[in-house]
Amino acid sequence: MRPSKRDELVQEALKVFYQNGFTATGMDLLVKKTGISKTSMYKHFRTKDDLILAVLRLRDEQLRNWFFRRVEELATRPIEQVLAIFDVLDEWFEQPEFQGCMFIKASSEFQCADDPIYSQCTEHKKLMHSSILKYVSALEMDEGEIASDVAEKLAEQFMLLMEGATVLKHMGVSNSAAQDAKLAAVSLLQGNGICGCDG
Amino acid sequence: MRPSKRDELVQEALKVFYQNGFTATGMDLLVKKTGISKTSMYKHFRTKDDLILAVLRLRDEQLRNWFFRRVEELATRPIEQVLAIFDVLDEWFEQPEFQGCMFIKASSEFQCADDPIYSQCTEHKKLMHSSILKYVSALEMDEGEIASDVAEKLAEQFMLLMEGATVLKHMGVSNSAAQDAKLAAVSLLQGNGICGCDG
DNA sequence: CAGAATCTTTACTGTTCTGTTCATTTTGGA
DNA sequence: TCCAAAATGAACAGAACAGTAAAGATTCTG
Repeated sequence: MRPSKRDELVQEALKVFYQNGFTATGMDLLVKKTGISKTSMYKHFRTKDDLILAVLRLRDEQLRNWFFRRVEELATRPIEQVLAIFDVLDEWFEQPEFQGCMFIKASSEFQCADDPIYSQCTEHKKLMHSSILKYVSALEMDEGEIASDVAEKLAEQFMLLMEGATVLKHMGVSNSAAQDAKLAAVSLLQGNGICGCDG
Repeated sequence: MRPSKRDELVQEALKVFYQNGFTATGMDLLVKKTGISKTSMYKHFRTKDDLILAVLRLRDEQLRNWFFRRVEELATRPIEQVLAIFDVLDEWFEQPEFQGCMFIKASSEFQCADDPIYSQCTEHKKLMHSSILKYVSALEMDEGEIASDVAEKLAEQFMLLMEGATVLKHMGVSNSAAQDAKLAAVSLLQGNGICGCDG
């Protein structure tokens, strides 16, 4: 009954996997980094894949919690919250330990459709998508509430911008990816008759 | 002096790496798949990383050539060519062997900034970016040529949409990623005073 | 203090990894 | 036909890989 020990392992494994890659990181290195014995490690996690799944679960929780908490700290009005999404994205990019999206990377290494690791990555993106949709759906137009099909289209397009920004930032192609995405988002909002944004 | 032999090896290695991942694919498997002997393989490529670099060079050339040839086959007027970019993206996604962007995946596995593999991935994206910029710069506005800062902003935003679409398609999150990106592109063009698109 | 559960080290399985060595065979050109 | 270049198989390093077995040490509970 010591949940914190297992959590420590997952936390440390997350760091190593994030910086090193999943396949490229061996259990021996994780054992050395965590200080635990190999036997104990395998008592907590039956296989390496199980450990990876636990890492991804933690990451999903950490990232989504942090991300949308920051959005709500930065803004209260729906239109401002939608735009704050891209400011939080920028905050993420500027963290010194930023190394791209762990789920994009995991799904690059485990791309078989029936691999539970791949499924978990898909699931994370769908959860992000549905949170984005929630914020977009709260937007108001001149004639009242936003239509649900417009909201869905906008949420999808915002996801495209966010994923693209994450990739281009991680690959060192663009330094201003998040702010470029924000400008695009403002254009898309204006193009759909949503005003009140200072872009 | 048989350049085709080496090219055959790179071609076959490309397939295997693309479907299997780089770290996860061993030289033994490549030797088996190509039918060549291990000794000859290491005579053509000093290390595995050298082989990966050759694969990425081929992929860069193949993909960019095919992509922009298709764009010019589909459209001749600048505005139509810019939009055709997203149709070609869709064609790519619908190819049965599509498995995401090889450069995103490679930079996920080799993320150290001074790794030549990482640099090669960055280079590919920059080349894509500059081609996109070329098409956008040819656009015409009501008052004449497009301003260069507007063109650069649009090209960057199109890159965001393209990379985002590639990721979301590969991760099984969206089935209509390329067409969603195209709709967003139309909005962005209209928002910047570029008309003539049928969106 | 007794006993149970957990954690520890250490050594080990068998496989796969990148890369090499070397003796042999195949091949192409003169 | 002869010779040199090239390709071959097969075994071999030496390390890293995932995962296990056994036995001793620590800690928690009663």
